[in-house]
Formats: sequence, C-alpha cells, structure tokens
Amino acid sequence: MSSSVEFRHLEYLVAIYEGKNFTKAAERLYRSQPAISHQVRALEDDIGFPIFVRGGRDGVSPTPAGRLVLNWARNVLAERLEIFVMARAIHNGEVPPLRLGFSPFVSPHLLQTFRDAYEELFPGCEIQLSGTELLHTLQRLGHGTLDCAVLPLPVDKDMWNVVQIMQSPLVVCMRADDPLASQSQLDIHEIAARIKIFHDPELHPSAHSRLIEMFAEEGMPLHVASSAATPSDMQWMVKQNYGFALIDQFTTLEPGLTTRPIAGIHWTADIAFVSSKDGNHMALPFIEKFLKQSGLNPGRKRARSERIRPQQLKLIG
Amino acid sequence: MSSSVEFRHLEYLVAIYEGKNFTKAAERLYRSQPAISHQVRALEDDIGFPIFVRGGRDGVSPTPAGRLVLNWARNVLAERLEIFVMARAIHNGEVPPLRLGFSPFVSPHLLQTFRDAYEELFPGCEIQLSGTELLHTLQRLGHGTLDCAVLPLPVDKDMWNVVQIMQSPLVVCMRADDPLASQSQLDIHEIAARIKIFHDPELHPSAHSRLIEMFAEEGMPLHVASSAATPSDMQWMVKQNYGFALIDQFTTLEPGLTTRPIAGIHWTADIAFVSSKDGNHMALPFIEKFLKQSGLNPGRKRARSERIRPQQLKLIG
DNA sequence: CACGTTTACGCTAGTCGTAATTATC
DNA sequence: GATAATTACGACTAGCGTAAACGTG
Repeated sequence: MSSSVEFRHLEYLVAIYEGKNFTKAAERLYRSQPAISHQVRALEDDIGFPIFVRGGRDGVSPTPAGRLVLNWARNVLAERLEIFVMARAIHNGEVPPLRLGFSPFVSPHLLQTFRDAYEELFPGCEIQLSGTELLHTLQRLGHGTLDCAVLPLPVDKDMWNVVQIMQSPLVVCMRADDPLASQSQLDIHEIAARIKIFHDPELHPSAHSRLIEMFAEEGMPLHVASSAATPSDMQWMVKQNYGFALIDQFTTLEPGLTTRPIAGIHWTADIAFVSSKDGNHMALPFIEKFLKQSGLNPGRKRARSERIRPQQLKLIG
Repeated sequence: MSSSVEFRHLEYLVAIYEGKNFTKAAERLYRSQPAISHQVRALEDDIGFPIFVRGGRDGVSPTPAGRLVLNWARNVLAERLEIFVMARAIHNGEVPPLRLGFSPFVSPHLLQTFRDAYEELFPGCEIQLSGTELLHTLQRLGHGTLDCAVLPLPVDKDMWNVVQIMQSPLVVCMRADDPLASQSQLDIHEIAARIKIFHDPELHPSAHSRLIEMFAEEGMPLHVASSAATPSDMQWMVKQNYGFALIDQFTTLEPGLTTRPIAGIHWTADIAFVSSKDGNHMALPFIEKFLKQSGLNPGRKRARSERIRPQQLKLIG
C-alpha cells in the first residue's frame, strides 16, 4: 500500500506538478522522462488511485486526491530539508542559547513546562532566562537582545509573532485560616472590598486599569491599598493580612495560603509566546509550529473540580 | 546530503528507537540485522552526523540531533498513512459532505474563506451549510447532526474542540450621510446614546450582556431600543434611522451605510471553528491541523488605515 | 505529423541476506 | 564468553537510460 511511497516519489510528483508535464520534470530532476513516467505509474498502481490526469496536449493536471497528496508532499519535502539543517546545527553545537524573556506574571511552573518542551524539541540546547517587566522585555525583543518571551496578553499581533500558550483562570488568594476559606466558591460582593493587593500599576499599566474595569462591570468599586512587583511579594502581603489578592490559579502557593474561585466569574490571565517578526534564532519557527500544533500542557491538575469555562474577559499584561 | 533520506530510513530509525536495539528492530521490520545496520550507517554518513550512539550492551540511544530527527520521523510516517487513507477516500468519493453550522453573526465572507480553504484541502468535497442560532448549532453538534461549526467565541473549550480563526474589530454602523460620518474615528461619549440596535438578546444571551458591560466600563449607560436576529436586519434598521449598531468590521455593508471605529476602543468579535470531541468526520483532524498552522486569511484589506491592536475585550457569541 | 507519454529491454546501483569479524560488557 | 553491531561478499531487486511504440490534438 502507501508504505512503499518514498520521498523520491514525492519529489517527482512536485516536479511534475510545477513543470506541468513529465518531460520538463525529467529535465529538472536530471532523469530520463520514461524513468519519471515509470515511477509515477508504479506509485499510482501501488496507492490505488491516479495522482495526475494525463491531459494529452498541454500538460498534466492533478486529480482531487492528487492535490491533497501534492500539498502534503511539498510540505514534507520542505520539512525534510529544515529538519536536517537544524539537526546538523544541533550536532555541531551551532544552536545559540535561546534568550527567553518573561514577566513576573508568568509562573515558574509554566516556564518549566516550556523549558521541558524545548528540551524535548532541541535536546541539549541551552535556554537563557531573563525575567523583567513587560515593557522592558518587549524593548529587548525589539533590540534583538532577546529571541523570544513568555508574556501576558494582549500584545500587538501586528508587531510581534504571538502564539497563545495558556489561559489560566484568576482566583482569589487568601489565608488558609480565613473564615471564607470554608466556602468552595466566593461571592464577589462579599470579597470585593477585601481585595486590596495588586501588582504595581507602573509595571503593568494596562493590567491594572483592566482589573478595575472588571470589577466596575460587576458593580463593585475597588480600593487599591497595596501593590507589589512580584507574585511572591503579593503572597507575603496576603499572609500579613493586608487583604486578598487576585492571582493566576497556577501560581505556586506558599504554605498557609489558599485560593478560591469567584462564583460566576471567569476572568483569566492569558499567556503567550512572543517573538520578533525578524527574530533570527533558528529554533523559532520550530517552536512556533510546535506550540500551534500541540500547545503547552502544564502537567498539573485543575485547581478545583469545577469546569473552567472560556471567559469573556482577559487580564491584560 | 539529506535529500537522499527516504521513508525507509525513517522507518528503520523509529523501529530501532522503539526496539532500543538494531536486532529487535530488524525482527520487527522482517529484515536481517546487518541490513538495518548498513542502512543506518549509510544514512549517517550521508547526513553527516550520527543518529544513535551505539551503547554496547543494553541498547542504543539517540543523540540529541537524532532525537530531533526521530520526533519528526514519527510524525511524518504517521502523516503518510493518514494522507493516503484520506486521498483514497477522496478518490472513491467516500468523503461525506462536511455538515457545517454557523450563526448569523458569522459573516458570509468568512464562510467563503473557509469554503475556499476546504476546497483547497479537499478538492471536490462537498460542504453542507446550516445557519441557525448559536445554541441550536451547539445542540446539533452534540447530537452529531453537524460535523463542525463556525461560531463566535466563547465556547466551552473542555466540551468542544475549538480553534480560533478570526479576531475582528467591532465598529459603529451608521448611515453614510450622517454628520458623524465625516469623522474618521468616533468619540464614545458622542455616540453611546445613539447605539440603539442590537442582536436579539434571546439568540445570544451572553453577547448582549457583554455589550452592556463593555459600555459600562467606559462609564456609558446603554439604552437598548431595537433588536434584530440578523446583521442584515440590523442594517435595515440603521438605514431607517432607528439608531447606530455595533457590527463586525468585516460585515458586508449595504449601500448607503458606512462604519467607523470608536477612538481608543478595541472591542472584537472572535470567531472559532468548533467541532465535537467525538466528531467522526474524517476531514476534521486535517482541518484543525490546517487552521492551527496557517489560520484563515480572509483576503480583504483592513477597513481603516489604523492598525488594529489586539484588545482587551471580547464580544461573546 | 508533432508532442508527449507509455512500453520494452538491457544495465547497473544499491539493498538485502548469509557468514565471518569485531567490539563491548 | 555472550550479546550485539560491523564488515564482507554474493544474489537479486528495482530504478535508470536508450530506443521504439503508442495516443492525442
């Protein structure tokens, strides 16, 4: 059956399609025309259906089934080139370290997942991490001192290559001994006034105003009391009873803290893989293809049993 | 170089990797062990780097570069099978019509783009369209009387396979002879009170409440005056001076109407390709793979010269 | 008849198998 | 010394080229 199809056949098919006849294809391929004809015929006999309809005078044209095969053939031939170029680079140690930026909002766990995926894709290739604030990270991407970054959305999709890799619900972070911790879900009206700890507005201007808007939608005014630059600072504040905080549900919690979802609310923090459009690290196309295909699966179970619904609102990075 | 790599080689590599040594691989492949050894050696000589490190006693293991090749090899071998099964189905006319649902919110232009992409992927294969309201479409997906659908987000990602295919800014639809049409952008405070035409809340419960929220965020109360079931009904109402409407910027406009963006506001309608997790139309995996890879490019220029920024807010389907 | 594909046939490359050799634990 | 990969060599498959036949405009 189709298991005797070889790359050689695909090369012939593509050449025939592009040359529009067997003869021209044969010239391109430095083969005799009968050789091509014979191979294609053998292939068609093998797979059980024709790839081309021999059109007599002006050129052959692919059948519908043939077009499917041709599309795939072009792809796969291109991939073959890329893969071996890349693999040779790996072998020669010519893959420069991947300079990966991230903002404090991105959980170490997600970074670890990314690192694992990268190790799987490019075994033995180094990653250099730089965690700074969002705007600075984007600046460095622009200057070319970073190859890519893991950042909260939104990010200008016309300016950067963006692949979303995570959509993580926001939950309320509180002390485990808080009376409200006995509830599995929280009523927004009960807790709105107690949410007082936020990320530094300077570091994430849009995120901050977004948060205020989200509460306004629910008819809740918000009182910003304390602000922090990192998730761990926020957690420290929660622990010290400064108030509650809204955090990514995948944030690693310090002992003595717990998280609860807000009933009926499905705010999320969206995280994306971002790279410069003219970024030139050779791994970038592979990474993006991989992320688009398979996504990134942080191997951790959902925080609560409740199904997480795609939500209307996004926390802006 | 790598252009002499054939599928045969990849099969050998994968068998060796899975069998962990040349001998077991040879058995699986119904070949002699030296044949395998010789082929792999020839391959490695050709590509210029080793795939396996011969580990003496307990099995060979892939080099870093080899792992990259192996990952790709597995993929590409699987693809080869799928492609020819699919192509044979196309040839035999065994591809059932793709029963595609869509909601009234989805522009015909986008559907056409999808249809073109499908025709490119599966030449000659039929699409059966069913346009009904969102909830009914989801019901039919569940019952298996639809294979897939093009729908506004959000849709439960745990319940359905969802691939976003479009993110289209919302603009204000008004009469071309309206005085405000002279402005290239509109001030939200000037027009909020005049936006009176909405989609029927019954048909899109979440979309409706979302719209009200979005205005609330901007501090604008919204007065729902008229409602319509389809975009063309909405346009008729705008024409008859019932008020302005908020529509997808890619909606085909009737003569006498025009659209303008709202300054500083970047609301969007997000459209996705949705299918049942146990949907069994053979084309679905291919379509999803294609959409994830290349997305869907509605070949139409941007409505205004202004760059569209990814936005914070999404109109719910 | 012209142009292009297919069939026929001999040649050779290269793939496979058997057997002998080498390497590693 | 046992297990497993490599080398050696002969056999045969099958991909190639040349030349002739076949089909369409």
